Amino acid sequence: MISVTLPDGSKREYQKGSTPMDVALSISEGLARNVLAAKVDGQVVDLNTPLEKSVELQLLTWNDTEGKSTFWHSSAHLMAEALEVLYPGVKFWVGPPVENGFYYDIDTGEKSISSDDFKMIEDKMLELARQKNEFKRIPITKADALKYFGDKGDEYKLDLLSGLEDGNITLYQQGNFTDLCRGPHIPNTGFIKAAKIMNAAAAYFKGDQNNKMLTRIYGVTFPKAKELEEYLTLLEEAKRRDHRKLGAELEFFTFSEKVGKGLPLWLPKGAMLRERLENFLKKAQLRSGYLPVVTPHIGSKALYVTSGHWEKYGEDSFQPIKTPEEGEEFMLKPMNCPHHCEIYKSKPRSYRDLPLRLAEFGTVYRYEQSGELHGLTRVRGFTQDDAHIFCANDQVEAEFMKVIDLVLYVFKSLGFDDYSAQVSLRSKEKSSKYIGSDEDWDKAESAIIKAADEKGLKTVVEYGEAAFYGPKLDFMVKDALGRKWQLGTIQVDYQLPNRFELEYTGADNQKHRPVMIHRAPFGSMERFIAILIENTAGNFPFWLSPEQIAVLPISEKYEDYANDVFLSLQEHDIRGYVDHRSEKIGRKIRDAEVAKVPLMLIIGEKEAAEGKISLRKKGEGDLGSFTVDEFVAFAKAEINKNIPTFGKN
RNA sequence: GCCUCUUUAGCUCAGCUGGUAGAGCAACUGAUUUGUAAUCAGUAGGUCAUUGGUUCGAUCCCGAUAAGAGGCUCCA
Repeated sequence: MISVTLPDGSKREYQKGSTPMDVALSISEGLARNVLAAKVDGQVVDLNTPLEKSVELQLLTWNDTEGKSTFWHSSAHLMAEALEVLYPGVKFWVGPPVENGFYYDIDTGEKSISSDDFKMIEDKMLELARQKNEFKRIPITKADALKYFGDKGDEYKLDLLSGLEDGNITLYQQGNFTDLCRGPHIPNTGFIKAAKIMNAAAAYFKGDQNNKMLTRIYGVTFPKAKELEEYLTLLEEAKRRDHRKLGAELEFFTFSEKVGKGLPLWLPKGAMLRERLENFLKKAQLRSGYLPVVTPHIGSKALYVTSGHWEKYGEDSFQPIKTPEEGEEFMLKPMNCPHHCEIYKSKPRSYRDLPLRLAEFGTVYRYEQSGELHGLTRVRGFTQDDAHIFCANDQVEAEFMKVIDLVLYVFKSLGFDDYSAQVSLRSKEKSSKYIGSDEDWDKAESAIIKAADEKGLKTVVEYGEAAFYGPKLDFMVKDALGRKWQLGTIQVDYQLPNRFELEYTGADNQKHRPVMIHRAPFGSMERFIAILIENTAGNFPFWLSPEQIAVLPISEKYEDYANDVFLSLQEHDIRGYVDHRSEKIGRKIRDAEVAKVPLMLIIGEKEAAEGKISLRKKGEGDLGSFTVDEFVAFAKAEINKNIPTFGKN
């Protein structure tokens, strides 16, 4: 007998060689019907894996992340089976589960798969699913596996096999499809009740752009048809929040082919929102000892040769512009740091000046590959809420922690609670990507890890995500469609101070080299606002709304009073507009609601006579009548509701 | 940059195996003076993204270019 410990701590006894499915059956028939895979001592396995010793066991269902990914992994095999039937001769690379479904990379030869074919693939998948074919695990020797896929002509599988160790190789077979796979899988295809092919895109073989392109087919499946419906509805809703759509509807920004792709044009309402955000951060930065600076949009090429940016990105930048007479070369600035280094050098610095925190909303221009451009999240001209902190070695951690506080304050104030803090380090292999000594890198990396740790941040470590001059702490968020973007970033840099030969005189009267911390809590105004639009679906907090109020006179007779009210509100820095059109009040309200104006002030005969206004809140309706003073108090409370003051709890 | 796809009025979309285009909303004009999510009528607006080709004839078929979409690669 062996003992099986379940997640709730309870222990049960079973015959040696019993399987997780036996355990499920012994608990309840319902569980046995829904269980997809099992986690045995931390490892996910097939349900028919015999248990040879006492173990800790968790039965995985659709409600477990690992259950879901096993389900989707099996679904990838099912899709492959369908593809092999529909497109004889198709060759397979890999087909893993992903966050929202799965994909399979395939080579269809001359044929291409378009969205017209999706229905056919879905139908075939469901037809095969109904056969309830068992996923059979088949251990195989490397030689036999090589023969099998060699005979089949599946060159990609042979490539995959070449990296595998003999003795650990398994195939999985369901129906007429056999795949090289380590598993685990769900018991049979019958669990898959709904299937949707999401899109067919291209992907480089092994992710290397020098390689051939394969077709990547994304799909998603569910154990219930209803869940697919719900998922598709959710996706539709997400699309409606897309900042590219909402931003255009709300008249925040636009693009012009004539100005150039990736170069956003900010419209009045978008510019207003952006200005609010800038003022908000400037205020917090002032309290944190930052000093504003302003630098030009171009800099001499020599500046970037010194910084190392020329060597690293020169070819992938907008090319230098030349002066007509002398032929001097200037670059559009891709970063603000070199300029800030020169500000540091503008006079001799003492240890008493440190930390020196130079801040600038600096607009930078980067040549991004045309295929990378994406709404406001990836553009060729954008404004960083940049600052560089020049400090002594022993100040790095304290300064770094202060910046973490500032970033978290910004995120909290704007309701960004769904972010992940990512420690971006060097890749373990390709070291030629980076400049500087290992010693400096080690120092910088451990400073970041330590500071994040002391702040109690939950972090994920990503190798290969560092900047070329130093490691970063990046704050990542997802957009409406689940794509990950970097917003806030904090970086420790020992390299630029070296390259620019920055120094300060210490208390010991000796020259020392400062350390630089690069940081941007928003990251870029463009990307931050894009995510803010998607997070709020355009329903901004009162203090940020480009138009806070709409004054809506019921007829022209009350225009004068409406104008008076509006003027006195403007004196309290409340912004908005008076709707002068000769429309009915219902229409004016509707238009204000659609434009997502948070508060509407309705003014008619009664209000004009009493010296009051009728207040209506977007999405909620009538709030009753207020005097102008009462309303001002109400509005001020609304403004203060959402922003904590930096430095106070 | 690479692969696939898309592009008809300011916006959302119609347009039957090729015979030079329509609707709703928005805009403009007029009437209306309105009480909590769309007043009525009229007017104007398009070399069907651009550009080559096939054809008696192209919004429609083919090619190129541009912009956009979804991925991949890249992201100081």
